[in-house]
Amino acid sequence: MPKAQAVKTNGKKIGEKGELILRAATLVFARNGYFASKVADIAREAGVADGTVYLYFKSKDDILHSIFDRAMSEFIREGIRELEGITDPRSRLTRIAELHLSKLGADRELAVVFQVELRGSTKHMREFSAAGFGEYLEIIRATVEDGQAQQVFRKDIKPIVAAKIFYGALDEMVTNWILSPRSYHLAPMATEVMKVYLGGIAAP
Amino acid sequence: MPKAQAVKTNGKKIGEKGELILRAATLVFARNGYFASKVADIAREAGVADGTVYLYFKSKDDILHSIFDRAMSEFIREGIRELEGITDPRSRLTRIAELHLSKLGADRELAVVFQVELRGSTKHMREFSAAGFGEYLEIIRATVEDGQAQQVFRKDIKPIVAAKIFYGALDEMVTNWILSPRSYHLAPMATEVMKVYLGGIAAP
Amino acid sequence: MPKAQAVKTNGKKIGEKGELILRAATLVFARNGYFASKVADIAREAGVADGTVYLYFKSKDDILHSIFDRAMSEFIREGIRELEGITDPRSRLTRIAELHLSKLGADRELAVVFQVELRGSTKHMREFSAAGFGEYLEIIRATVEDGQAQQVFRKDIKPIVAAKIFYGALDEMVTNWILSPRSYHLAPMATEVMKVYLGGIAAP
Amino acid sequence: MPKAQAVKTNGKKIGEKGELILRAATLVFARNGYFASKVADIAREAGVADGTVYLYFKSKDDILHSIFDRAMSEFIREGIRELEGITDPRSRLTRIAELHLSKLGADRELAVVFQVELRGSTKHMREFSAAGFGEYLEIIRATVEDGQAQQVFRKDIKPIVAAKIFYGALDEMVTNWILSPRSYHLAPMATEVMKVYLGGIAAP
DNA sequence: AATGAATGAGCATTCATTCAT
DNA sequence: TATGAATGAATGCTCATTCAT
Repeated sequence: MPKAQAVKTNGKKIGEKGELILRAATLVFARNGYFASKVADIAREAGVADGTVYLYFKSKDDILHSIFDRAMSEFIREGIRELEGITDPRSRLTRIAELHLSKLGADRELAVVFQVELRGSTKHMREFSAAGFGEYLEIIRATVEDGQAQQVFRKDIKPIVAAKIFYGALDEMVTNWILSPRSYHLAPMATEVMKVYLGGIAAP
Repeated sequence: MPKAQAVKTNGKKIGEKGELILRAATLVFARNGYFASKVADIAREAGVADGTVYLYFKSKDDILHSIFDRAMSEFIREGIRELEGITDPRSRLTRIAELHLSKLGADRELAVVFQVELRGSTKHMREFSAAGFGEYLEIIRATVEDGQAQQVFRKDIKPIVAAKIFYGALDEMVTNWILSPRSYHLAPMATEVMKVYLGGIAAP
Repeated sequence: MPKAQAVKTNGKKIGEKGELILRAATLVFARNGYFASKVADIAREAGVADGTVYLYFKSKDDILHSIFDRAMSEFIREGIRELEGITDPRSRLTRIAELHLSKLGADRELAVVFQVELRGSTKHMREFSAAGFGEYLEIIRATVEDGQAQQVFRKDIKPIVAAKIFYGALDEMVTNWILSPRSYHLAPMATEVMKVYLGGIAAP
Repeated sequence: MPKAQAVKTNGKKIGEKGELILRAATLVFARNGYFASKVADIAREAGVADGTVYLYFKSKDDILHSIFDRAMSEFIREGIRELEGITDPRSRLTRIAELHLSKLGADRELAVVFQVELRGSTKHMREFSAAGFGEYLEIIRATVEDGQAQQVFRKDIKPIVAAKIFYGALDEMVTNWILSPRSYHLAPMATEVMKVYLGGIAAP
């Protein structure tokens, strides 16, 4: 994502420089962690003065929030569009897994912030849950429920639990990818996860 | 875990008061998060003077580490003992899931520290990985591999990936339990996870 | 005093908008105090852009100065005119007291700035003394001296001290009026002050 | 007042080091004004670390308050003791004037803080009024009233107004003394003030 | 071992002022 | 003249850590 990327008035009210700062913050947070990152670091990375940051964001905390909000809402918007034509629950879940992993796999810094900084406090986690994450989990749950109705999925598992297992498996893939010193592609892991999720680990 | 529980020099060198401080720290960290917690808070909670904390731990960071180390090594030690007689890979995984969820389900504060504070920085996460977590994942991986050798598990999935999926599913159960405002038992979720993990979500 | 009051180039070089800003600043300073007032507040109150303030004044400090200078020079000019025909020292002092209290009593915001903000630093106080205040005190002193020469005032008191006592008494009336939660007229207090100042508190 | 003056448990709870800091703050405030003074300046002047200041005072504002509170309560306590045996209202007022001027005349820094910093904001002034100043003015007022009852003072002046005039005259003496580049004794001014206050400026 | 007073480095945020338009 | 976005210096306060007792 180039630094001065033009912004296509996407939803919120942050201008081009706001985007710049957000991108810089993502980088800095990913590098040092939220608490160890200084606002001055973000400003320097963005090439603006310290004070300028506060023309676009209320506080350091607000920056972190904005990163979540933007990425999450974009992800969900895109996801919903991608899933539009897909009716088979198995295909839908597979597509979700692919999107999840390819999206985060394409932006390591964003992934780090999502997997790590976001979890750094129950406060942030709750806010995250309250925000987009709940909606995301609901989409998965509904798909599972739909699959059960269509007799495609077994019915002895509560949809919400199935959704959490699904999300948890994907999430762990991302976390491991981030922490791994080796460099590999995250997106292909979707296939592996789907094998187990749909078919189980047990031999047929 | 009673406050003044006698310690039988188990592994490390922390005395009775060290345990006291560790327990207090777990409580305080769970309550406010690592960064928002002050060493003075921990000292007050433990009923000792601020300076005393530094007779037992090198730094605030060292306290967090010690919490992980002790809990993790105890968990692994206990886990290995529990798994000793179990040879069937399916039963072994099931037992691991049960232990994982019942252990954390029995100590909410510890669970919060594990699920939340531990994730607060890549630094901590890497250290955690390097420490006990890698060993834990390896036990799971070996069990999967063993299952494949015994023809009990399908062979088209890489054991390490299967292990991560397994861990990720359990981990998500714990995280959700922590964040949930509702009060429910965590241990029984092991059954649900195993259903999906062993048999898959697809209808037979 | 209407906001856009036309200015007849009286003495200094501030234009109509300069007056506007000065009036806005008096209001804002009176409301929040000099240090707590932001230049942006003044600009907003005046209905101009932040930068515009600096087209008329060198600095925030200069604004405060200008408020003093204008009010003080106007007060002195007016005072001299009013006193022109009065020769009796007692009448002169009485007239000064009336002017002093009626002038400030008619403009509470200006009074607050004079009584409070002006005193906020020895720096401002010294500048104030050096500026118009010295001249004011001198007028009073000369009147006292004149009264002594005319045998109307006792001679065992140094004129400058008598002048300070006179000013101090009036000043305290203003300060109390400003701080009082009750609403009363300031001007009539001149009579009370003159009673004591001229005749003393002791019973005849 | 020597720096490490022993504290005789006088009223509040500030220890010896608290006194030290308060004295340093008085000096620094007198030198640069409240707003221009940095907490670090106070700490350096007191010979302690920045953080130490906060072991004794809640905030910079609290330091200013404490200076007022201590000085004012000490002054009033001492004043009441001094006035105990004096019944003649004229003598009482004279004694008050002497105490007022000799007290502040003996401690120029404290005087500066009282005359200048205290007036720097309506907020501080109101708090000051609410605190000891109101009590002080009341003592004066009661004395005037008593004098009127004893037929020693004229009755056509409201005691509260007479009290303000009295206080205002003294206050102006102090302010002028502080701002004066010349060095002279403040205490003797009490005589001059009393001449005018008791006998009036008019020739007999 | 235990204490807790003292330390001082560290940082988010504000706001007077500037200047390109 | 007028604008207002951008600047960046400045500072009160916190808190992990030390150490004399």
